Amino acid sequence: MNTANALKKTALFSGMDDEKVALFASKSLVRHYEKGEELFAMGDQAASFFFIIDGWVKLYRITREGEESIINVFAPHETFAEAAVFGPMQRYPVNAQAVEDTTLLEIPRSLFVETIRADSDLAISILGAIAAKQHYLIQQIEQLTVREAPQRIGTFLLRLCPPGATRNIEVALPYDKSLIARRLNIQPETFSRAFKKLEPHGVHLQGRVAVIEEIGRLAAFCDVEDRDKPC
Amino acid sequence: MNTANALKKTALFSGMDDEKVALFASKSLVRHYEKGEELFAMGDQAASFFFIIDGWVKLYRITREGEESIINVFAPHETFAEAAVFGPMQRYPVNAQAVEDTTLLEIPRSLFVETIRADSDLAISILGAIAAKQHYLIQQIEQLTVREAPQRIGTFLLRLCPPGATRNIEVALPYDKSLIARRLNIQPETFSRAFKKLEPHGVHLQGRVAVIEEIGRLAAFCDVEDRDKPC
DNA sequence: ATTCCCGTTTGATCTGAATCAAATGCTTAC
DNA sequence: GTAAGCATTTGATTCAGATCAAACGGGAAT
Repeated sequence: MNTANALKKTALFSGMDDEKVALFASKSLVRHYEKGEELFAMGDQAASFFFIIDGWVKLYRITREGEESIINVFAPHETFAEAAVFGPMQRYPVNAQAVEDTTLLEIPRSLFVETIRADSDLAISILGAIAAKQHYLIQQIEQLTVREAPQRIGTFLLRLCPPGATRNIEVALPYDKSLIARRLNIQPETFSRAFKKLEPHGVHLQGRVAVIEEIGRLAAFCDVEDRDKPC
Repeated sequence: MNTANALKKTALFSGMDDEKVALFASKSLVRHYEKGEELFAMGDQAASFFFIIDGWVKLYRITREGEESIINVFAPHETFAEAAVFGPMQRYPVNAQAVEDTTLLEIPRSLFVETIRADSDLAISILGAIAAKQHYLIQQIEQLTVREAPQRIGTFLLRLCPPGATRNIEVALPYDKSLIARRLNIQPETFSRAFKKLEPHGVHLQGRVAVIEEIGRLAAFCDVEDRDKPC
């Protein structure tokens, strides 16, 4: 099955043999959510974690003033909420909502726990996978604190570029601009204006598609070290 | 041994029986660092993670402009760098420096990996411990993005209060104000001014000691939900 | 005790982004 | 096709925090 192949490419499953991955794929539940549907709420019992077959999912919290704080937005073929499932509370610490029509695999905790019990090497590789995610969170903190708006947007765009591409890249924005804005901790108005400040650096916006003339130029402006440095 | 008792209180070791903990304590290395000494640099091979017996350690990165971005500052009896040790790179993704005179336990990766191999239930509890840390990072993102300076400082102070205390609490600042400032992503000047904005809420600063008249009042201002909510 | 150094405070000014307000454009539903 | 309802853009104003500059203060070394 195709899903199994995709699964195997994630950090979480990469240490597993094909047979086991297939087992996971078959024992997990495929579910479809429409844009705007809630997957789970903060405080819910964390019985499963998720693999996105297709679509985009945001994790967010609601502040006391009723504003959304975006924690992360996950892309197709990413897993999320693993930490909640293994955490001491076994509750989701955030809310999750599909921001586009989304198909995902719901993987029950129990299945995973059993597999780990039987194979402790696997546990170490999972430990590694979760650790890697933590690394990403650290980057996000740096991103949010040090950079300013246009550079944050630039970095976001760079991440959307297919690897290897160098010039005249058309990047379709994966979800609403207003969501991208809040994900980057910017107001929609500021986002709109900040995007224009990227034009001198070879980035043009046509509706929902951004065209990047030259990736190196944008990267230089955004001050991104190598796009994914080993540390 | 005393260190073993302290160790057992950390999330990472809480799932281990006394005998094993004692083994860890004995096989690990106790090291002392003076204020300002570097523990490791970004990119170094991550052969060990750490438990702080006494002192304070900052994790930070250097931006291209040469500025420090503070990722976290760890307190006595906390562990850090577990994720790096189990991550796919096995390299530290940040720099670490003692910000006060510090004594710590250096726990080798190998020791841990072997123990997990032999006891996969332990693996699950470690998974949980790392997951909990991730949760903390998420809070930090929220903290840095949503709140403004005086509230960030207030939240920081609240964390330093001994549990159970309610009024007229004297809190000694654990390290330099300028470091606290950057840790909270505030300039030192702004920190100084923002601190004064807490006076109307019952917080007074006397040198390196803050006096909190009433914890509830400060908590209300900072908009902290219950100080450690289960989710 | 005096000096030096560095962390901290205070003051004045600047600026990026938020906010308030309104116009425009795109989708969706009828 | 048209109207309604959002999302996005544009404009004007405000504000929190950064930056620049200078004074202050306390600890360490002499």
